[in-house]
Amino acid sequence: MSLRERKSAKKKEEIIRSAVSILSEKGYHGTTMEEIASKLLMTKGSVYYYFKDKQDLLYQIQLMILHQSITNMNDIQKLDLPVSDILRKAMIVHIEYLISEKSGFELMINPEEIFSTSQLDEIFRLRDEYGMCFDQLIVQGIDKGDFVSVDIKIVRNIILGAMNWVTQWYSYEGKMNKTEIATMISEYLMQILITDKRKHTS
Amino acid sequence: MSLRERKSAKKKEEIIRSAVSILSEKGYHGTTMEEIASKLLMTKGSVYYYFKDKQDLLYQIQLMILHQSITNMNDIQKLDLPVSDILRKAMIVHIEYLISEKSGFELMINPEEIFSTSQLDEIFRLRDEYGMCFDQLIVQGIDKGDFVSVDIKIVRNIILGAMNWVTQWYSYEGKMNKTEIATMISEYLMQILITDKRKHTS
Amino acid sequence: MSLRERKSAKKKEEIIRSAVSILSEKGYHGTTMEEIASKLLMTKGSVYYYFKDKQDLLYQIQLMILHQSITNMNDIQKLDLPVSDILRKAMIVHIEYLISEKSGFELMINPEEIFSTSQLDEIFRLRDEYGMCFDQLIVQGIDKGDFVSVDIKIVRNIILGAMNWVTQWYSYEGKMNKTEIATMISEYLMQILITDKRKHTS
Amino acid sequence: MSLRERKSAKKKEEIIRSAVSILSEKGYHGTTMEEIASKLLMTKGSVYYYFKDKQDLLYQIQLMILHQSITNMNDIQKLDLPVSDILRKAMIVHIEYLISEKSGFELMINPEEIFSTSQLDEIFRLRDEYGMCFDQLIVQGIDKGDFVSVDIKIVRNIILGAMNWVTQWYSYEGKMNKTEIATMISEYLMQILITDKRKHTS
DNA sequence: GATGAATGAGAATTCATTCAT
DNA sequence: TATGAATGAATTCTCATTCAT
Repeated sequence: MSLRERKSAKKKEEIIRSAVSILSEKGYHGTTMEEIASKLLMTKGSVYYYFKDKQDLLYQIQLMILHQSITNMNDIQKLDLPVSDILRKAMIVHIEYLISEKSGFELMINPEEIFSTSQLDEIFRLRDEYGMCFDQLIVQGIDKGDFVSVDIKIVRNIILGAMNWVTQWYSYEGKMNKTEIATMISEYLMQILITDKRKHTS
Repeated sequence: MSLRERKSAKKKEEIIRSAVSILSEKGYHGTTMEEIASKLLMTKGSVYYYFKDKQDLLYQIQLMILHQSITNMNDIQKLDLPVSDILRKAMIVHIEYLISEKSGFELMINPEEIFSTSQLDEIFRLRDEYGMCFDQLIVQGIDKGDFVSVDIKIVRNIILGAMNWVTQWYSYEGKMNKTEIATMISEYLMQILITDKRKHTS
Repeated sequence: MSLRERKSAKKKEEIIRSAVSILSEKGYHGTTMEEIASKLLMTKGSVYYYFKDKQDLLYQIQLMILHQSITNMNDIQKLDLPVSDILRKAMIVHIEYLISEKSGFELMINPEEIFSTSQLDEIFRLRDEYGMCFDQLIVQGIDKGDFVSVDIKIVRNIILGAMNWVTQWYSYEGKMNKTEIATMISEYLMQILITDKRKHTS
Repeated sequence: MSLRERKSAKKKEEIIRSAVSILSEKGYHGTTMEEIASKLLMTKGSVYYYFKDKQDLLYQIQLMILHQSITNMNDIQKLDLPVSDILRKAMIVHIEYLISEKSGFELMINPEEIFSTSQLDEIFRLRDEYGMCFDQLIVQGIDKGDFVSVDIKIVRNIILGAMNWVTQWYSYEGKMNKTEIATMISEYLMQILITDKRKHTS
């Protein structure tokens, strides 16, 4: 990759990063290209130089978030830890990522309304890939006897829902920082799965 | 309330009910008054006879959903059951309501962008009222020793997030009906709170 | 058709008639919806109420012109006249129509760039239908011995080209009115086809 | 002219030649500088090095086409042939030029919208100069008794219209090549003018 | 009450053009 | 000379809202 190309890629990422938070706050239709551009002190035209259209921008954002999430997950899975700790770590990283990127739901919701079929295919493939990482961890835990037997699909979605909701109520002014919040959420969610309940003593 | 008023109120509710599912699917900005009207075989003009503007329609929807949720909750709390069963029931009703009204939580997100201050006050008041019902149940359970001691705010939000996420993955074609799904979700979420773990035997 | 519908159809035709002349003068891309609307003392929004988009407006125009041309042609063909007079009449009506509607070429040119496949199919079908009326007249004339034997396709296109070019040079300030011009053009073009040359005596 | 200037002139001509066919196909407003540049594997910026702006490019194109046409015409007029053959030749060359340069007459239409007054003056002067070559030939033919007496302006325009229309229907896949087509068209058009009708014997 | 028609304030998008390198 | 980047004005199109009937 040449210098020029790297510079261009960097700019694209800069735009994406900035756009994520606005889009996430106001939703796709509620955000104007004008807003996205002016937050970066650019003009609309410049944004269009890097992204074909608004939809393309959203698509690139989705890809970036999903790729990042999957990368995070893969890194964690390589760690030499018990399944339960892997899962805990995965949840914590997921939550911290959501909070730090200020990316909430709107970005994940109802892509059917917005994307083309081929874009949807890719997004769903990546979502599945990511979701299946959680499934695998749950299955492994169950197989090893670390986790109780559960309906994989339902529990996975309970976990995802509980984690993703965090952007709705987390406040930077609260007394806990994001890592503390993330740790607590993950710990509570683990209660659904683990068999030995330390809390009996509390 | 005169006959005329009652008729008007009925029509209003009819519009609201129909609008919920579209708005929930496409979001506030993504849904046009045209779509809302034509789904009801009405014209835009007629909808404007019943609602001052689009924002008013959304506001009424929010009120209706929240009032209904609170009413549901109150009915459940009157039942003569152990706290844990009250909470289970509350979750199940919440989930079933989401699924049957096809109302995603999208409708509840970021109202700051849309409503006036006084409307926001009312909405937040009702949201709080509803959320605090869950808080109370959790506190009661802990006090009675039925539930383990937890951070109320976090657990409440885990529960809400997990429940609200259901609209993202529940499919009418799945092998489980909404009551079965709701029951399973509530049961898994109870694991975060309850002390006696029946599952040890499973 | 109800009163309302008839009114709407009338408005549509009014818009079309006005749009033809601007589009014809400035071309499709060179004309703005603003111009079209303001010439009619309407707002852009109103034009969009009657036509889905700019392309749709152009499509309706094409259909109207082609249908009118075909209708004109059919009316003429019903007349009880020698083939050569039918053809003369057809040319005259064609030219007069072009001049009075101020519709020039741009409207006929390169529709491939603008229309969808299904629209193109219909347009080409109608063009063919119209063109074939001329072909038939030529063939009939040849069969009857009134016309010399010629390459149908080429002569048809010479006739069409010569006629359509008229909008490029006809001026309302000229000494001849449109009927005189049309008559002369048709007479000269007939020279390509007819066998007895009256002009030998001139 | 220095080497550098000659190189620049060559590049200019290259750009013009390439631009003609796109502009002719899609029209002035329908063609973007981007398209023109990328067809030449250049960037927009480079095109702007050679041409002040888009309008200037079109102007240069017009000049080139008109100069070429006039040059062609002058060359033909120098030939020692009967007027009728000169005219035939002129038509054939005109048609062949249109087909081989893929330049439709779209390029010639309504320049009023685009050019400045002084540019228009020059273009109209050249158009007139070219058109008058045809007029002269017709007049000469009439004076010599080779042609019948006709309205010069009308017949000239019939000829121009019939010739220019060729780009609308000529297809490279047809069974006739451009010279054959051009010859036939010119022959048919000559029927409008010539007195001795060879075809009587055919 | 209901509706067809009209409107105007944006929003997305395009594109000729400029400019620093 | 050449080009990637940036710009802003113009343009298409959308849609909440209004209103006469």
